[in-house]
Amino acid sequence: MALSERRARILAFIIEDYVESAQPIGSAALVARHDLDLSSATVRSEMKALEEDGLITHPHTSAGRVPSNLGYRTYVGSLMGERRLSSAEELTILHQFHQSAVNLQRWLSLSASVLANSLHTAAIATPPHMVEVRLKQLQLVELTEESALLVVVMNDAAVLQHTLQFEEATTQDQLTRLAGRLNQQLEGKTATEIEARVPAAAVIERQVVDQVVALLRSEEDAASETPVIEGVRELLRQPEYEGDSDRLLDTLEAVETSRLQRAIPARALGSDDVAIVIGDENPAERYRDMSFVLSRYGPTGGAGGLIGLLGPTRLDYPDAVAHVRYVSDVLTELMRRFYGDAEAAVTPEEDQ
Amino acid sequence: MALSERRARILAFIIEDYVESAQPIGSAALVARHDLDLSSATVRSEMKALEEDGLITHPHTSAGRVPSNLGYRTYVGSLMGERRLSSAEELTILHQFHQSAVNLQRWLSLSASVLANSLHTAAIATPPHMVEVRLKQLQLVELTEESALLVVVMNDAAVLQHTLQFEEATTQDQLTRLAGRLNQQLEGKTATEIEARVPAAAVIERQVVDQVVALLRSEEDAASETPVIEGVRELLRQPEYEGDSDRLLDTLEAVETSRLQRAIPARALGSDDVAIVIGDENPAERYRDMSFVLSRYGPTGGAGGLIGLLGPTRLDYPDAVAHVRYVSDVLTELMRRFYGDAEAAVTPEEDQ
DNA sequence: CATTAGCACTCTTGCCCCGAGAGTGCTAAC
DNA sequence: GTTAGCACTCTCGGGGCAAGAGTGCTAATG
Repeated sequence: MALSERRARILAFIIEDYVESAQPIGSAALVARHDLDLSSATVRSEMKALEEDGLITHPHTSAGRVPSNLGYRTYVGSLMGERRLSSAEELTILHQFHQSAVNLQRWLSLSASVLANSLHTAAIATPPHMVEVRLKQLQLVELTEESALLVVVMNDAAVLQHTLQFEEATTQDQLTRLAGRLNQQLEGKTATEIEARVPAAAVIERQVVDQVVALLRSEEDAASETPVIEGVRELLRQPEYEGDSDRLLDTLEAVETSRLQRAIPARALGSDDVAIVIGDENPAERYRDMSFVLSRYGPTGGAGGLIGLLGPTRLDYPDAVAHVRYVSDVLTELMRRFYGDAEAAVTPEEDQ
Repeated sequence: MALSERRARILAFIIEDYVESAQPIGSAALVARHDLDLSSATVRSEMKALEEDGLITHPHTSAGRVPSNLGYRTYVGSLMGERRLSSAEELTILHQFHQSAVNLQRWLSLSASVLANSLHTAAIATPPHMVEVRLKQLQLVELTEESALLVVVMNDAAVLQHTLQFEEATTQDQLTRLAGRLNQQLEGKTATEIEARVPAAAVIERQVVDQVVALLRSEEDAASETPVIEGVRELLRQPEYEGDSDRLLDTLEAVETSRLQRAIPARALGSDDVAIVIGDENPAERYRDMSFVLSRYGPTGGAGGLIGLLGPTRLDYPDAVAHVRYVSDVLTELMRRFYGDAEAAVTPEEDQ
């Protein structure tokens, strides 16, 4: 059931008008708005055909047409034009990054903010996550006589901390020496490699090592990472939520409290291009009436995360894709420049 | 205009019923609900007097009475009974803390969650903040040849990190030696004290020291600390926001995006007891229709922060105060136990 | 034979109106 | 001072109604 060229054009018009107005599109309005060389009656019969193909629907008999999920999918898959950001747009975005501090967390929220503001919907960025997380360095700082703060730096530049309670009293001096020794032994190792070692005799050392392993593991577990989310308010101000407080609050909850990563179908990110998940294509039910436009960022083979938009299905997909792609590229470039190629960082002898 | 005992009782009943039902309270309903030995007519005339005193109002002629801000203030100031948590309630709360990891951040969100769930409204906790922030230890980790991660641990157990770009190439070895030297020189010093030193000759050292100062400063600036907020959804499900999406979103914005600390009148926290800010007592206009119930936590003279509730003015104040007080005490005790007395931590020779 | 004008039909939306219900405020009696 | 009684006011929900928007069918047209 390949669409005739005319029918496809009409579908695209319906989608584009609907994205803009959030109102069902009638045949007469469509003809007027696009100066079509057709009468509204003709458009009506085309619409009817589109409806039979399941690409658009009717809220009720006397309303205009609204795209269905399948309609959006068709549009995204073959109908929509490739949009590129203008250099002015690109500069505006770049400018914001150049003004920001050199700090990964800052970049992530900035990326999400940029996307959220451009598309007037929510945006998400998950912290970079490596396939293999390795210890870079650890540090022990005395807090009280019998407790210390363990700070662990990993090869993806993440820093985790944990407070340790000891049975016996220690001094900062002892702790510093222990940290120095462990750094020599454990640097560059993964959680699994560390666990394979012969357990230490000293209680304190064992405590520290166990905790280091636990921290590496928690970093490995992507699900434990809390993503940055921006623009929730923009999303909730969209007309789809107007006057429907319940739906609004449900969406708020879905966006804020749940593990978004779970909701993102892994296959959608197979390619290194922008992935689009429309409505019920999402495996998680709670996102059935939302769309995601996502991209992986980060150097190939190195630490990377997810960045993208999270909006109503009525989304300006060409614009969304263009923005997500660009911001993702900027982020990748920044990471490459300031954190170096991840592979190189893990095994510096390889290519330096 | 001291209230007669009977009038005060009626005011308390109105407030308590209204807090529970969120509906204006009529004279007949009040009599029935509390088995008063009065007729509704008498109650009506008392209500009229209360209204003239500005303690209650009318949404419209034929509706029951609703407490005014002044009414709540009077109730909170002298009418409400002291509520204490039952031991069962206390145990339930304690239990949750005992199950949690030993981690300040975790405790803060747990505290906020406990409060939010108990009162069905939002709760906030700001990270502990010392009057004097001192450097405890710093660490430098090589990222690329010309960049490094600076990790700074402070005496309030906060850990901040920052990426540094160097002009010249360095090795991890050089960085470790530099860090060791700086630790000896700068440990226990405040930002101001560090700045008073003779500037270092080496460019890299100067860069590191400047950044350490900047990080200490940013930790000093309480306003820069992002509080933990929980239960926003509970708050927004309150009947005051039902069907009013605009107000709901405005509140969401107010709660999430603004610096709550600014909105908290400092004087309200003068005493070390629980402070209550009702409606327009709040200096910030955007919180005019909300109430705050706040307490300082943390050992006296040591690192401390703010914890409390953030709800509609129609709040169960006795319950709120009891919960905030208890959770604040628990938090203080935990900090004392696991992080030690702050003074002691800063100058260990004093009392150890 | 695709296209179009015309028209009946359907459904939503906003509006007005009305009656039920809730609660007050006053007055006169106790 | 308290209370019963009652008129009055205001909200709230539902029914009815007209306007408007849009469809879908049919018959005419190039």
